[in-house]
Amino acid sequence: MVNKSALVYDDLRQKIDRDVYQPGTYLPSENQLCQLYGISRETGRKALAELAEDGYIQKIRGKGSIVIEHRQYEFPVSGIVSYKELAEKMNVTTENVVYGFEEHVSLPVQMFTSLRVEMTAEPVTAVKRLRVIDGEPDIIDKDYILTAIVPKLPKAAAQDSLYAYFENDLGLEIAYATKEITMEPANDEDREQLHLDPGAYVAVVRSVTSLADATPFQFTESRHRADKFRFRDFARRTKK
Amino acid sequence: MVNKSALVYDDLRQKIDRDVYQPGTYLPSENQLCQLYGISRETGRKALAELAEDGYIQKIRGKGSIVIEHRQYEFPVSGIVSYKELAEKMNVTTENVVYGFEEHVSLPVQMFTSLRVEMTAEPVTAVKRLRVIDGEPDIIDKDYILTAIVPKLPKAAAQDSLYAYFENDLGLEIAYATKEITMEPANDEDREQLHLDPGAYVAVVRSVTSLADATPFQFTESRHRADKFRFRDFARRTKK
DNA sequence: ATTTTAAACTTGTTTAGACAAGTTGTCAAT
DNA sequence: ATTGACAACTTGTCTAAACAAGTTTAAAAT
Repeated sequence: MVNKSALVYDDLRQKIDRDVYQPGTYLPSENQLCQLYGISRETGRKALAELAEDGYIQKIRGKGSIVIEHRQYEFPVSGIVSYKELAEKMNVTTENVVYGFEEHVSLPVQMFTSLRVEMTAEPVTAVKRLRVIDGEPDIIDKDYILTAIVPKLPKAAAQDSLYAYFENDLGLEIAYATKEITMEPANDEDREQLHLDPGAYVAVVRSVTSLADATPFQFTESRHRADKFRFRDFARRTKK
Repeated sequence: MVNKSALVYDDLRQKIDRDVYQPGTYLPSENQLCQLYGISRETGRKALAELAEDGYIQKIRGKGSIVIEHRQYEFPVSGIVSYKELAEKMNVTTENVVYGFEEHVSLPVQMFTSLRVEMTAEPVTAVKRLRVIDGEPDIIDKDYILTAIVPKLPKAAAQDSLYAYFENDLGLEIAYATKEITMEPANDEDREQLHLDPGAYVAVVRSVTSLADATPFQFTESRHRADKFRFRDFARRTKK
């Protein structure tokens, strides 16, 4: 038996997703949750806090937890989710073309200087992939994975899913990422792979992903067709 | 005396910002925090959880809380922060030109349909502002504020800071926002106000901001020069 | 010297209880 | 009818304690 609060969180979230608890209505009170799930109040509160953090509910003191209209899953960049996981959530046919694979090259540090202060040109495996969505090439992903963490990356992992390989096969625990979104003019490679006209722009998402022990191990530059790009965010106002 | 955990959070964050606790080193253990601040363990854990959520530390079971390299404040869109608050954090000279002010107009619902399912063309006050940074016009902000919540918006509030007016003068409690970033071709108004060439692109941030009682009250379309736009995000991997 | 074991640390989860503080409805006094 | 006080709800914060589980170090056994 593990993690009651996570079970409660999952159950409540599922019921919100399935409109058992509809937007504008209140969830059962904290004391009622104690009875419903046979838990203590703090355990229920932990689940509610996470729902609030993720934008499912708004807690109102003295009244209760009201369900708010929630963002549906958005393609292709919110949180840390692998391309394959996203593709499965959406109803789209996707293709994944590995068109570059180099081992023992140096990390292009200048590409990620704005994301991290100190960085060295450590040896990495470089993977270039083209994401084709509904028959149209939409995204170029350039991944650089530290050789120190992943000595021998199988090409099949790039073809399938890097995240599945890291987590399931290697047992790596991916914890967090810092990412940055900018708009830049398309370069020759963009124009060729994404079939863009001269003068076109691309949305560039650069990210540094770290493990649970706080070591960064994956650097990604993701270049999106401007007209297909969409990023959605939920943010809370931090008082003072 | 109020909110011990927030006090501990502030103190630790300040010490991280000032490099008293440097990236790569560990914070005092939870039991040490109890002694240091005279608090119970759960109170300290609450502060640590928030620091982890905000990207300041990474908790490692069995070891401790390690300080990680933290994003510095980014112009102009991360979290819910007013333009004025951001401008004060950065070292830039800014100007704020109100070039549109209309009362009792209808909310342009089609502009925000992707952010909210149900919406009606309620009466709003419409404000158009041009943000000039270091002498260059960089951002157009179009705000639509519900008349039902803010019956009479003083023009001076638009000139100064809408958020300061909402929070300090009206006592409104701003709680959360959903926002969406897309890239779109510049329209005539963009080209004129931002001095753009034909064929240029702009980064568009549309957001719906809600109060603590979960009622949405402010709709904003923010249009940025593509070459100046930058968005930074910290995300944690949610397991399973 | 190497391996195993155990102790002492760390964080993770849960409990039961207390009190503060915001909201709502009821009933009594006006 | 209006007002005021109160009770009964709600969430917010904090405590002290227990046990689980991961990490590290050192002592003990091999």
